[in-house]
Amino acid sequence: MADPLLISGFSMSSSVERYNHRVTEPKWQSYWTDKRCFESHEDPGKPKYYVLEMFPYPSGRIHMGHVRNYTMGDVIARFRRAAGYNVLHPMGWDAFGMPAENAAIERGVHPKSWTYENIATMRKQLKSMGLSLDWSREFATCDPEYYQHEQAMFIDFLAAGLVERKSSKVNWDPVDHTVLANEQVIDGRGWRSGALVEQRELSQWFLKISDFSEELLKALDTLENWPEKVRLMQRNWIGRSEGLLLRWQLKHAPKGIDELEIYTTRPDTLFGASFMAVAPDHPLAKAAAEKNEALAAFCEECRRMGTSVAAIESAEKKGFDTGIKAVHPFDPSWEVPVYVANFILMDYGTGAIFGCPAHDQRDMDFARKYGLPVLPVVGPREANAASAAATDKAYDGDGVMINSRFLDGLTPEAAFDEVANRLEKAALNGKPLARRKVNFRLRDWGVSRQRYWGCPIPVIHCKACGIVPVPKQDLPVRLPDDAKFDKPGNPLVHHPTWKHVHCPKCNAAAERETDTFDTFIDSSWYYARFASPHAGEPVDAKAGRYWLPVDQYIGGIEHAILHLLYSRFYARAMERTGHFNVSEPFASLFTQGMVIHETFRTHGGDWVLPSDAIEKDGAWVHAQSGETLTVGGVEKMSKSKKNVVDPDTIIESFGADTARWFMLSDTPPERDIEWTENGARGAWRQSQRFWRLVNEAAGHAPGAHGPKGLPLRRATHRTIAAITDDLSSLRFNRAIARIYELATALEEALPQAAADQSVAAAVRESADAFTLLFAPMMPHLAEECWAVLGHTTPVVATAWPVADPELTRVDEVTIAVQVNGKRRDEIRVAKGATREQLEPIVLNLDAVKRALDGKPVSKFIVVPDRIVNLVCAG
RNA sequence: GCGGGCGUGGCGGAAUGGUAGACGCUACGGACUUAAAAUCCGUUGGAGGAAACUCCGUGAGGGUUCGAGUCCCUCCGCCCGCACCA
Repeated sequence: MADPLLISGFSMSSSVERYNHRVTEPKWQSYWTDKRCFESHEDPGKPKYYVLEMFPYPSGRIHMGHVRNYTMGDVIARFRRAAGYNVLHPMGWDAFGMPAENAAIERGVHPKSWTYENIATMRKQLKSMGLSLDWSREFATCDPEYYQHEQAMFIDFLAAGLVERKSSKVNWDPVDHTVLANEQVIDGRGWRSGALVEQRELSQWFLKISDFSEELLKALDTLENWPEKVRLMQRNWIGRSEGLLLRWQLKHAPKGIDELEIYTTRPDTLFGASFMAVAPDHPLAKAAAEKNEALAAFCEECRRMGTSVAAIESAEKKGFDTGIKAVHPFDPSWEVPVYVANFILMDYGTGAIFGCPAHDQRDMDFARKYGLPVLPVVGPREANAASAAATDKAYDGDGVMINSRFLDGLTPEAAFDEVANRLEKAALNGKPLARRKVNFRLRDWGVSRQRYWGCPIPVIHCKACGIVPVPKQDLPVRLPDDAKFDKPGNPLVHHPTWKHVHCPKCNAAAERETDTFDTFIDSSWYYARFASPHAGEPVDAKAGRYWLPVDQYIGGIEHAILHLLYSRFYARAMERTGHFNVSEPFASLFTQGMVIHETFRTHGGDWVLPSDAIEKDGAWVHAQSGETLTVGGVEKMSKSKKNVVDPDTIIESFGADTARWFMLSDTPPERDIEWTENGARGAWRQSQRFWRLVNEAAGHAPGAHGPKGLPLRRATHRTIAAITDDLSSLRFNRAIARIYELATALEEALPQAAADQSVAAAVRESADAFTLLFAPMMPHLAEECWAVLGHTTPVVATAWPVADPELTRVDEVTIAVQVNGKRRDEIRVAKGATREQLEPIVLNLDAVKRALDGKPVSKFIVVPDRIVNLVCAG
């Protein structure tokens, strides 16, 4: 990495000494810490502003993605603080999770010490960035002081009926004796052990997020300051559908089963039904399989296929005819065959469907494969009824009902209602044949993990009393420090004493729950804990009312669904159990782009670190070996491709301000930003330029304003207004472009300042404003500049500059003059010039005369203060 | 397959339906210097022209409009999300 301080030496053209970030940055960081500049306190007299960036997982060291994320948050925090808000800007650690446990297994380091050591390293790194964080509120989710509240709330949720224990299928690694997340199953094998993953039924804890499906969906409409993309993703994830539960009478079914309930969103297509299909785990399938070996084998095959990746590969629809028949609800003489099919999911709807091939592509594929009838029942409005039958393409558009007896001629929508109304009134086995049902794709949240490094689930299993919550006075249930990681499986299960306890109810010997919580629970309420991180309850009522919700939340798009949806649910669950008073935790959400970088490889295909790649005569070579390198694509920084740049190195050689400035310049914050060395050097040069500029301006005293200083004053105040606007809406790249414009204006005015007192006064005013305007982005440089300008209170205690409306007012405007929509000239006129005033000026312009070429003007369009367009024939 | 987004100079990107390319990076030329670095000045969408200036130009084609990067339709390309959800 280039070191600008070393390259540049020390002789400079101007008398100003070079700005040295290595001295200045630590100096101001200690100042801010010593004066406790960023510690927040509730102040009902001031408007509050809570800025939060998604807290980091303490993986070891910070990466450039953190630098970008935390810089954006810091700019907002500093800007809002200067603008008079009481700002809360905290930081903590999402500290539970698998990597810590993996480190324990692989290297024998205890997860606890691994985690806290990483936190210490990363805290130091974050501090070197000069972030305006309230470190007094810091916590890690693995602190018992934090997770005890999580446990207490779980007990409250249990009492409130928000928790359920049920059996669920999981990916089980038979070698590691552990449950795997879907993304840990690669080609049907455990990612670590390589063993074939089995599907196992385990009793697990679930949080009943599905109780809130409708509300979580509806409230998305109120989140106007969330990206539309995220709201849409959540909408799709929740997946609301309106349909009908419909029971069909069965013939030739196994004993004790005489009907099949299905779920459909298209009851209008009922007369197009040609088969029924049930999931391989459906009770009907299981019952039928008992007396049918071939069917049993088929179901078993489907079950094995169920394991993630393999299932997606074989998109082929397969079924097995059970021989059972279902009777059509509107025609006792009409029977359709019942299949077991591999594409039917047991946990959606009722795990059973009726197939209407003409209007559903999956059903069509299935019908063609097994030679089942295809009868179109919805026709495009004008087409004739029979035409659709011959194709293999299902029609799912709107149209008009055909081949459907009493529904013929209706729209599908009206037919839906007609079918629903009739079947709701009809009866089968003494109950209505059908009822309307709103269904959701969203399922309950399984929170049990068979792991050590997580928050223990505070319940006790007693043979006599069943499940007994740990009494609150016994919390926290602490993780034992002396766990061993030498055997596969959950160390909490193997621990000699930890799980053996007495039942709180009957005092008999009992066992602790050895599962721990999904770490998404930890991050589902940490934002609330920051309001009162030392309170005896999860959230202090007064502090919560004051600080919550988060005004601006910033993080990666990868959390668009799970983390953000769980947090929204958690807020509601906490609200219901009296811990909280807001249902939506994040008023505004911003999702920032990734940091990307060029990739380098040797001819052998090995990835090479950018710091080992040097440019030589237009080609890239390896710094040590001299081997020629190929330059690959620009991709997300990742350890595997080695295209990473270490924040420590950047901060050491260029300074935190330069790194921050780079992260905000040029690229809009929501897009991916490419880290380039040239860009970083450019940012560094600009910081030096600002330093020199302010130093030169500092030689001029403030004073009375006069006409000669007016242009610079106008530029200054217009910039204040524009940047205030840009920062309010997170358009950092535009704010920076405007700062450059002001720097240029200031630079141009400086030479005249010695000769004219009013220019000097304007320069001085401009330099002050300029410094305050870039301060949120480059806070250390700004403090140093501010001191040079003679101020005795620091920038962090100085109010944001306010634009004088007198000076932002525009008196004269440039109007473009077009002929037939083409720009021919431009004129400067007084603001608000009328058509009558403009017409003679415009018609007299040479360029206009040339363009008109003597032709008469047929239309004279005036857009006040913007444009004039002359329309002429020909 | 379904849903969403995006295509503007060598590059990152500006642009309430109203002067396309602000601002920055790169590159090139020049000044300063013994030299370099740093700094400063200039040029930098394409074509033509000595210049004034003219023509073309926002993925392609069409449309609406006095006027389209922006709105509408069709197509091409790239990116992202969901993926048997009945």
